Amino acid sequence: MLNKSRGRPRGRPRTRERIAEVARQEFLEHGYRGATVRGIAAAAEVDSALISYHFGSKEALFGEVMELQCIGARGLSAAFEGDLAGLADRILDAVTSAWEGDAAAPPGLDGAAMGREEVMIVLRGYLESEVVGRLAEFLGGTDARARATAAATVIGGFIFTRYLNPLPSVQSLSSGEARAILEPSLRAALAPRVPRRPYARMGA
Amino acid sequence: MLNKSRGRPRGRPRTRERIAEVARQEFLEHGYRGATVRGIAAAAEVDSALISYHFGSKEALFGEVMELQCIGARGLSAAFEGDLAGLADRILDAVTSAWEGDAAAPPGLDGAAMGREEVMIVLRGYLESEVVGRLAEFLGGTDARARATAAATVIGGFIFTRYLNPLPSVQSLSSGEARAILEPSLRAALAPRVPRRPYARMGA
DNA sequence: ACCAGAATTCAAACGTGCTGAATAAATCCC
DNA sequence: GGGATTTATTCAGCACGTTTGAATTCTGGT
Repeated sequence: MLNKSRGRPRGRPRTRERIAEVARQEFLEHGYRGATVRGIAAAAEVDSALISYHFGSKEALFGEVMELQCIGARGLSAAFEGDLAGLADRILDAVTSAWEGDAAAPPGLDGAAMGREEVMIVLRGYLESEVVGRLAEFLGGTDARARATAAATVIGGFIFTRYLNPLPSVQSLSSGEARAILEPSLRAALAPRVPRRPYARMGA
Repeated sequence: MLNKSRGRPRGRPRTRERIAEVARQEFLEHGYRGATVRGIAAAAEVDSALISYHFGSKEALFGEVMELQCIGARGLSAAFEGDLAGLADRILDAVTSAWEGDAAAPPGLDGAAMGREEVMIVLRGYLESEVVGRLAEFLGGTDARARATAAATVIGGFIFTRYLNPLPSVQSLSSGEARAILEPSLRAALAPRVPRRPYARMGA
């Protein structure tokens, strides 16, 4: 189909990078839907199966090249370090500062280049792999996955109701207030699951 | 493909409504991605092209069907009645049964087609007025609004990560597991805000 | 020099959402 | 009534994303 002489090519033709560059252009020009795997492969002068081979899926390719890694693996892992008591605070800190652009402002989320659909795709991949995956790994233990999943829905809900589909009540909070209001929920999500004890009642 | 004699059928088979009902079940059972147009069509004993014909697209079908879910979930305030200790459980119950239950679809299906965008708008309005508004009113006190806002982000995150933009980890839970996993977070959101006491540490 | 593995092309298949053409009934208009 | 139009349906098929298996060729380690 490409008639480019079968087999591994000589040297180190940075094919993966070439695909990524082309893909970025195509995504920006035509959007997620408009850009096709076959089209990207053609533009990169490569067989389309190579995209699955190198990136796994169109979504993963999109997530990688549009790396607005909502926090970035580094930032999030950094938040993991430390005691469990402060974990919720550190994560909320990382999330708000990533989305409200202290330093490295994640591009395009407030409008611009990406549509809702694209953002949701990236966010989904991010929550699933970065948050659920890494956090469960960090927490360890039998209930790690349950705790990480709960944390992901709280964090996802925060991003959703504050940035993606903002509720007035959530959007109007200062980032400090938002953190303070949400911290108990995230802390509870992260807490080890204890068999419910009868005296562990909630205050009046 | 269905060998059901071509052309318009006799009488007035309420095909459109039948498709909508089946689609709702399928979407709730398998999520947006998991439910397929062909599967819905097969379950409704109809050719799959009819879905495009009647609804325009899978997304529009989803939007139309899910709007009803949002509106149907307005019976939430019934969950407010009762003691504070069980409030989180009752709310999660109401939410999951509204989104997964088998309440008959109210009439009025034939109307404007809605996309995901519109679903988000409806959901936003719902969370803001129904959850934040009424819940704050129910809770009362100075921190009522903060608690209701926290609850809205947890509930919104739940709907978001389970139904709207489903994460595998969240979608794959049974509704019982989902409730159990999320209950601590919602309970914490609803709890009165106490001035942080130094011994109020989180377990191990 | 050898061999395991990585990188690539190719062909074929599968299930997806969707469209265009054909067809048949219902409805409208004179 | 009867022709024209609209509406509801089936069917055949497209382009897509993805997977698989095989064939091929190069790289890296020993």
